[in-house]
Amino acid sequence: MSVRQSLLAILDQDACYGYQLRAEFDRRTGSTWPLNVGQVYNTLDRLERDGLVENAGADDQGHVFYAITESGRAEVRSWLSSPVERTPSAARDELVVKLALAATLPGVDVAQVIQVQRVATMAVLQDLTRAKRAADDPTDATEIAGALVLDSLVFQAEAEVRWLDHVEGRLAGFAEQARRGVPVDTQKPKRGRPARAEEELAVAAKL
Amino acid sequence: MSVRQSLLAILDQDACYGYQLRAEFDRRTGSTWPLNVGQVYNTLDRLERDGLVENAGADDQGHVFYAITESGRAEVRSWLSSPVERTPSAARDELVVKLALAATLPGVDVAQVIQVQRVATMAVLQDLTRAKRAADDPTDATEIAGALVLDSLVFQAEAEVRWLDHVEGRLAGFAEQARRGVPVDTQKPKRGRPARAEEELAVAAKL
DNA sequence: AGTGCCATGTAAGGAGTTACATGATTCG
DNA sequence: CGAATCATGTAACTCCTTACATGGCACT
Repeated sequence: MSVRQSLLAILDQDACYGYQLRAEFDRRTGSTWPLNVGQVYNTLDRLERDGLVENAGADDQGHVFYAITESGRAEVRSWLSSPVERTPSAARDELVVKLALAATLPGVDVAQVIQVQRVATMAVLQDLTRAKRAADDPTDATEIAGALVLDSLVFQAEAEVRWLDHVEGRLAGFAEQARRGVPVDTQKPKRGRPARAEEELAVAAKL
Repeated sequence: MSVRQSLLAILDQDACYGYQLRAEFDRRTGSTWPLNVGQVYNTLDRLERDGLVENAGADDQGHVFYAITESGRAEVRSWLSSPVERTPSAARDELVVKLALAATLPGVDVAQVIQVQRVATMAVLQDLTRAKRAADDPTDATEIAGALVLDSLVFQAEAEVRWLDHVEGRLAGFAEQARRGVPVDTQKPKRGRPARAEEELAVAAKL
């Protein structure tokens, strides 16, 4: 959902042709996410279909320009003045789903999953730090955008590592509780699957 | 990409029928992301097509069971033993894209965008804190999963707020630099769009 | 008899990704 | 001349989402 809005926001600035739009998007996002040109044309078609954009003809070099419409401008205003949805239901993060499953499925080594992820994320973090050192002291728009994006990735990666540590601790605490003999609630859903008594213990088993 | 893998991981535990699969997914992820049943059947079709799952016939009540295949098991093992891709190119976060664009497009009030998002995210954070208090002290699998997911959302939201603050500071610093008369590099891409000299200044303008 | 949940699907559509075809221009 | 880049598209595909159709069964 972000490509569509991004292209529209760029067009709000000035009419563009497809290839140019891709370049602008790249430039303004620090070339972090390579955007396939094909998708630009796809998206332009859909935007035109939805009346947010209109074909503004070609210039002398044959470039097919697209111009934003009034509806389009309204859409951009709306996008920029409303927050990005961060409700729980919105973003289904693969890692979170994965860890939730790993923690509740018997026979899965959660600690291992956490460890693998942490190593990977910390490696990413290192790369990011290196990249930041390289692209320091931004002076033009591209570099500013790139720096922002890099920072965001760093913040996200750090939060991820913190979360992984946190989860590890929580699961360890739960395991400890189970070991001490605190009765584990093995309640199953009423009409759920059969034999599941051992499953809840699985959470504690591998830590 | 996570529904597919999740269902497969659940099937790795035991053969299931569609409706049951949805229930298991819900339960094991703390009912955070309501999964439409239709998608389960869709996904099962694709999994079967890809040979990761096979139709295991129906039981006496007419429930159509699906069982994982050897390929399927391998897939699950591979999924669980490899980290979730967190390379820059992978996740294109809408907020990050949006802010990068807002910062580089002239005429956009970046401070406003940041402020709106921060308010929204902090509201989410409050809701999450409340939800965490309510669902405290997890004892069974569902509650553990729910707690993990909630924690993750909290960590992410916190990181987001921190990042927003950070960006605000960075942009303010850049604006200050510009105000002091440090020449701003207005270099444009070679074959880019026309008149853009004012654009780089736009970054500094509204802060 | 009606409401609501269980259960299995189908159909249509949105957004995004990749690969490919096709020319024009530019540069060594 | 040949290779790279510019530029416009098309087609096929994946994953996801939503809405709908259908039928059984249970409970009031």
